[in-house]
Amino acid sequence: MVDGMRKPPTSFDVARLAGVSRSTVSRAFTDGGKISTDVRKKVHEAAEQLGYHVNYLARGLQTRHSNLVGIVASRLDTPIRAVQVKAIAQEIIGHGMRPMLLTAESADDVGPLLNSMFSYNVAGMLVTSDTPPSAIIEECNRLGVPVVLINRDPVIEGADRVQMDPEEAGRLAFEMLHACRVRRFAVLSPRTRTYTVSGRADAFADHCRREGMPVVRILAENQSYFGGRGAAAEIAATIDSFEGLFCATDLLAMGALDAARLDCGVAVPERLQIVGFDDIEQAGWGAYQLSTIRQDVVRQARIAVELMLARIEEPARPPMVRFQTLTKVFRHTTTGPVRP
Amino acid sequence: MVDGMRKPPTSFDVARLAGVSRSTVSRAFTDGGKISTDVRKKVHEAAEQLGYHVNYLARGLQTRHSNLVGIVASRLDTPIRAVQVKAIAQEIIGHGMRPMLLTAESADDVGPLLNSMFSYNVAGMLVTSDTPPSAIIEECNRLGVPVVLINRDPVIEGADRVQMDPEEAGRLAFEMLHACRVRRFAVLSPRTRTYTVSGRADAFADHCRREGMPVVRILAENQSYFGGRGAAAEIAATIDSFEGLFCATDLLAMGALDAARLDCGVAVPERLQIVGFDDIEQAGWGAYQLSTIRQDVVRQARIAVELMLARIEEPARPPMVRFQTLTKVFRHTTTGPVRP
DNA sequence: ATGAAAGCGCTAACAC
DNA sequence: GTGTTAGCGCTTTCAT
Repeated sequence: MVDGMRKPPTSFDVARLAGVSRSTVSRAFTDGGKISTDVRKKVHEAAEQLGYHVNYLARGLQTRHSNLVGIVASRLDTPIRAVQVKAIAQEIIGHGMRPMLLTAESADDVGPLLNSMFSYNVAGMLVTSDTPPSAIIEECNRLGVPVVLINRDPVIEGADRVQMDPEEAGRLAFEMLHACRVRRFAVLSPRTRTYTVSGRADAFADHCRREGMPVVRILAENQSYFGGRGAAAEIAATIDSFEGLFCATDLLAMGALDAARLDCGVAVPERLQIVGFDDIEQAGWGAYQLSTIRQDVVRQARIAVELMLARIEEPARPPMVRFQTLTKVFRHTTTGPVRP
Repeated sequence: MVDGMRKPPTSFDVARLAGVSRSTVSRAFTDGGKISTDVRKKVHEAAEQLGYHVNYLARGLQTRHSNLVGIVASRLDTPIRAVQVKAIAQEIIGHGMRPMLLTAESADDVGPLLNSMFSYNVAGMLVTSDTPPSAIIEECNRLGVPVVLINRDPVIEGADRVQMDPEEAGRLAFEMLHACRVRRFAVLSPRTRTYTVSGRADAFADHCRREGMPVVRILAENQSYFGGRGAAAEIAATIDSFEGLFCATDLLAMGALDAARLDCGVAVPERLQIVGFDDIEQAGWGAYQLSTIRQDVVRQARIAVELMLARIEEPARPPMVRFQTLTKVFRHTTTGPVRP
């Protein structure tokens, strides 16, 4: 083990072994390279023999871009986000690029993190955490680095976005509960506001009012299971005024469901019907069977990368926003149509 | 928006504006740089004004290493793995490096993926998917690239490893159930074998036999919730011969728990006691309250990065293996000591 | 189709 | 403490 660690071979070494020039080696390792098939083969053999790997740092220095793509994500340990990030990473890898993963838990983190990516000449950035400072977005535009915001506040100009429509989400939730004969509503959302999460809660409440039906708003400490579970007291105190509850995330919904049946002794769905949002895997588990609204995160990932690629092609094109498709999923926390 | 996109400023531009040489600019942006405080400040101001970012590609070309660290992970959409990867990524970022995330779902994926990392001059690789081909490990050693295997088969030589001790895991599971007066055992593990997961199931079974107590082995189709749930028929068929079940993962355990109570009408913990492994967040949810064994993944991540860093310091040092601490967690799927 | 030469932006010796 | 010089390994005109 002490033996090795001689410095890795360069294109020069390969060139010599193959009896060609370094340019030819370079061409042998680039896709559209003008090179005859047998020379390419010979070069590849020499490379194989030497254990040669193209040095992407050097290549990137020349071509002015690495094929690194930054992913900025918060709460990666959350089911929906984990699925999302996995899908995005796979999509990026599928395009021959490599994802650099930045975890940003607070709004303060994301600025410096994004900023540091400039040093890597990233091909693009996909953001699914707090919205980055607009100064950075501007710098991205200046430098020609595409930024795609996933489910982020549209206040920021100049970045492409893929998101669900909070309006539609709120409406779908209302429709699901209303179809199950709910006429008095409640909605549970996290105390600290977030564009998509609070947005659909607001939209839901608006919708109820517009239809002339009462709605009580309950705030959770956070958007986790325990946030929902912690709303038990609030639910107990107000349960007399509603029979249907929309929770802005599945995690919240599952917490609220346990709060209702375990802590408050409220029967679900007989006395209280619940609808969540996201359709995380756990929503389908036997002990929950949560009715919810599905976001197609795989499609979302595909669109995000598509937007990024398109903007690499045409950096000057005006920012786009693409909406995701939302699907109603009826399970056993509502009395409506149920899949077996 | 059509305006910008002039090529980014280089250290040369900063040098000119600050009235210093390019080396001085370089020193101003390196940590141990021999440079006076006010010159450094002046340089930083000039850089700020120009919107300058150090080009890490060029720096890496010179220093012969990017500060990229490859993470190879499978099943990122799984709760335990998501937590793990988040912890690893944060640990890497905390050390000023950047994680490159590679998702490899099959053993065939991991080879090429690892191989491609050589082109990025990664500072190290952390692997928590299928075990990589040993040829690659050798190449890593040759090139001086540290590899840390997390919970992987120890058959591979030449890489550092951090893992739980399957023997200990099996013993702890036995102890937990035995302490709750279980005398006839069963163990559920996935059909396709995996070093740590199958390893602890084997160890558990061995332990039962060594103590002279009967144990039935049940195989699940995979290691997910639905794998456990799908074992309902097997459980129903064999339930007469055991009153305690160890499931090799929490997901499996929660599936088996639902299989028992929902599909087979077996009361837990009265008739059947269950112990899982991992202590994922969901194990603590109200509807499950699963007794389990905790892996400290944050500590695991810290150790993995520590091992990598240590080997960067001293590339020739012999491979190490560090074991994780395991903790018994009693909840409501056992009749033993229970936290409120 | 292939080779020669220039240069990407930076750091590291080496002088001073 | 600062400037000068020489590459790091690659791609890319421009010849041929």
